[in-house]
Amino acid sequence: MSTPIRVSVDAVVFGYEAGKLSILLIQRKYDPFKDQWALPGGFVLENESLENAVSRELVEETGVSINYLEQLYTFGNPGRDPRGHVLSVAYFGLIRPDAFSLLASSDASNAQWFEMEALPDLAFDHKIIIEQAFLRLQDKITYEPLGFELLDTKFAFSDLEQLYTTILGRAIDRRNFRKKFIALNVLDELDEKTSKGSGRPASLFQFNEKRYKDLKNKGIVFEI
Amino acid sequence: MSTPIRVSVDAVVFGYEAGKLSILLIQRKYDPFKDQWALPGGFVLENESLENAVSRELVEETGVSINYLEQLYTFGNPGRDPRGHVLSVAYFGLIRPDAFSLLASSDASNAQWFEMEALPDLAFDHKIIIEQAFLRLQDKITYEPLGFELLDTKFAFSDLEQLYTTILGRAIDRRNFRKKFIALNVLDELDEKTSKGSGRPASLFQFNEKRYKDLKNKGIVFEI
DNA sequence: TATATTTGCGTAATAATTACACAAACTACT
DNA sequence: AGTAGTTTGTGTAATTATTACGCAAATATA
Repeated sequence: MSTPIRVSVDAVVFGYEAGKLSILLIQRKYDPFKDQWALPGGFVLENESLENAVSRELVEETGVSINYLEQLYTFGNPGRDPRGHVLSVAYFGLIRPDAFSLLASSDASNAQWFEMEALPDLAFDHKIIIEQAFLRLQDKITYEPLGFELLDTKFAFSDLEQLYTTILGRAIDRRNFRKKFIALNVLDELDEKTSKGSGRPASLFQFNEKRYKDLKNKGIVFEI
Repeated sequence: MSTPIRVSVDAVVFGYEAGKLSILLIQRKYDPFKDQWALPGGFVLENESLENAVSRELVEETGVSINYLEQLYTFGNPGRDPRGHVLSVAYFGLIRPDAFSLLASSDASNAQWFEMEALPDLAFDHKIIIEQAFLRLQDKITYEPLGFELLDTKFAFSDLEQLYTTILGRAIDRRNFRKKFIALNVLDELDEKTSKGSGRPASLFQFNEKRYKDLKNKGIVFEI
């Protein structure tokens, strides 16, 4: 009754900086797909939970440590890995790239951010996994006020707005967006202002995690 | 690099009849959890796809053959199976119980429908899997005109309405529900009428699969 | 000090959602 | 045959949510 199927995990980690959405990739050191870029991930250890495995692999391969990775989908097609039947449970997460420095390129590791519009060829079925993760991200962001993980703790409203337009790939109405977001009551306006170059200085906002959790428990009502 | 983790699949199959939502369970013939009720499922074979495995196990164990099972979640906690580290990819699907006769109770098999409100004790973490599947079903039905799999091909509007109230567990406005559903334009009204006992006879409707697919491709807009 | 740039804000028009009640068509009973 | 009981079928007004849209305030830079 036992199966010789091997179980791996892969992490699709989105980062956001300067209006660009990126994905964290590693360069494979060994066959198959030696030297090609791939999602961070690897085999699950005996008696290890999937969540532990994906976080561990991510740290080992990239140096990035992420608190919350959400399960995306399980890819189990025989033939997706030339080594045999390897199943992959894919996870996705969001971070600010500047919050971590990647492991230096070495014999053991080579991690790098790639902009979504300029992804390299990818090993295995990782391109499909990324596409699916991106769709999930786009979907999620329309009904959940996501994205605070992707911004500095203090941010101007225009940053949040630009994050949304970047992920959704379309313009949104600045006034309505602001109204809706403020109505959600998960942002705290600070007394600080920021000024980046010309233009009127912007108030800085902070994400209120407690009110966000309360909201989530009550059932979020949010539509971009 | 290999893992001794075994991979199984489990199917949460919902059925609907006479205003009651049920789940298809099998009684285990062997340890662990001998004689306890459990979700249909089993180990994935070498070079078998997950979808194939779950359909196959479902037929083998219950006699029910289902065309579309949707992947729900992958449960990978070590400790969820006393035999060792066994991962389960859970799927869920919907059928009309009267469309299939279950395999007769035998030495090899014992399959039975259980009403959602009267589930027996369950093996493994199958109770949690069912809860998660039910939440997904409730969620899905609010933004997708689901449930045609659960009804006869010809049905009265009141059947559809009752299905929705059963799954959602709350009353819905009959007039608004009908308006919204008809506006979706996925139902064809037939010239037939049905009369079950007393009351005005109801027009029968049929689900138009082609228009549903078109709608899905365009992106469904639907909110119960 | 004039110009360019970015922020901050309100209202009117439109669309979607909700709430709500009564007549029509039949069955069952007397 | 008539009456009571049951289920279906339907429209409109009130409320709420969404969208569209432009101008003044605050700063940097030339």
